[in-house]
Amino acid sequence: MTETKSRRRGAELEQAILDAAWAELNDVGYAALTIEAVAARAGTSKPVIYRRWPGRAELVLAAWARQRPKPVPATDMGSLRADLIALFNRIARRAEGMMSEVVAGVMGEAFRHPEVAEILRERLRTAPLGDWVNGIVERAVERGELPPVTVPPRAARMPIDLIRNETMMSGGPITETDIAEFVDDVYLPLLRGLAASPG
Amino acid sequence: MTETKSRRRGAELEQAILDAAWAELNDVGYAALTIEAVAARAGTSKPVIYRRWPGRAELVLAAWARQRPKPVPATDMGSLRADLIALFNRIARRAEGMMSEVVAGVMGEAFRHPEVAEILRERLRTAPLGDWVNGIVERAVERGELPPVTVPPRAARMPIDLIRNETMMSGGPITETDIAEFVDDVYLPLLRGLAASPG
DNA sequence: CCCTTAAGAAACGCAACGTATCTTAAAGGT
DNA sequence: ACCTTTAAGATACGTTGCGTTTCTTAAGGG
Repeated sequence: MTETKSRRRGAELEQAILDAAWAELNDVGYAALTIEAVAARAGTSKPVIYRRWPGRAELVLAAWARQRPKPVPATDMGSLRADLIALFNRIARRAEGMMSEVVAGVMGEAFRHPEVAEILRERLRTAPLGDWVNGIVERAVERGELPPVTVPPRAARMPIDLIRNETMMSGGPITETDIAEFVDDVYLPLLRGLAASPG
Repeated sequence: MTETKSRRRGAELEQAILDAAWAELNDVGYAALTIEAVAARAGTSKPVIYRRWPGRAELVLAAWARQRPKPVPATDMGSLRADLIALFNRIARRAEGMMSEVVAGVMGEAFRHPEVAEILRERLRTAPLGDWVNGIVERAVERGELPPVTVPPRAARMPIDLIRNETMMSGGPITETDIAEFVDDVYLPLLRGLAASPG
């Protein structure tokens, strides 16, 4: 009971609401999340929330935005293949959990609310996957595993899109086997093909 | 007023309901589709629907399943690149429209109802993209555009997953430019890489 | 022709929506 | 220290759609 019984305002209150929304997301997920429950959890009332966000999607996206993405460290595993597997594994782990349900849920509403779609796209576009892939490829070139090669943005962005798709479609976690298969059957061949035909 | 005023039963009634659900999907989309509206449109009542399907997702999936997918004709455009662009374009056109909203909407519920997720996955897995890609690749090999190559299932499945992802994320239609970029920057390099490293 | 089955109509309680009203606490200026 | 503005919080509202229950009655098979 460290509660100040006093009445919160402005930023302080806003943080409390977003925290409550985040906690609620973790507890019941997006589909079952209600504004009333968030209000109750934050110790406030519905109108206070509706004064700030138009609806559930915007509230959730705001709560999500507050969670700072933990950086994906670029570990040198010694080989191109191992580096790729490690990177995609880290991306997959991050995509699992609640994220995919939130993304799927928000996407369902995004078709009716274009501005929500825009926020969601913005949020998902941030990941600098291109940089990570390029770093790994550069190391591979230095090692002599690969001829010099430039990876087009589309090719760099591809894995994260596929992993997100797979996570949402399968529901369950993506196994290391899946990722190894993807690396061996798709991404390594692609990199070799890019290296062969000069861009 | 061609209405038989009589009381429909069994299969006949079921078809009418599924037709109504499909029409409703086209009119208001998945998010706004209600069982009551479908019942009204079919000229029946809610319990009749609930006796057959547990909820909205199952009803919609059943209605969707009734729409037979028009076959994607394999047109020979004269070159590997043109064949791929044509194929991916046809897939993209098919994925647009209501489909992506339905997929997104159903996916949002799928996390709470694993059996729905399974039906959805089943539905999306049917497309024999692998065959089409292999057909195109074989023609390219015959033309001498490509060394003999076997395309792993994962590599064959990849475009349709990416196109679906892109359709849902962007909301709008996928342009021919997007597809050409994908073919030039990703898929052709991948095929060349697969051809280079024997599987 | 009867008897089983299921369609259809109506109403239910429930949950959450989004809004409106009103009181009262907080913040800030003078 | 007071007074004014702002907004928090409580409460209640009407609405919608849910999924279910009850009951009547039409259809179809034996």
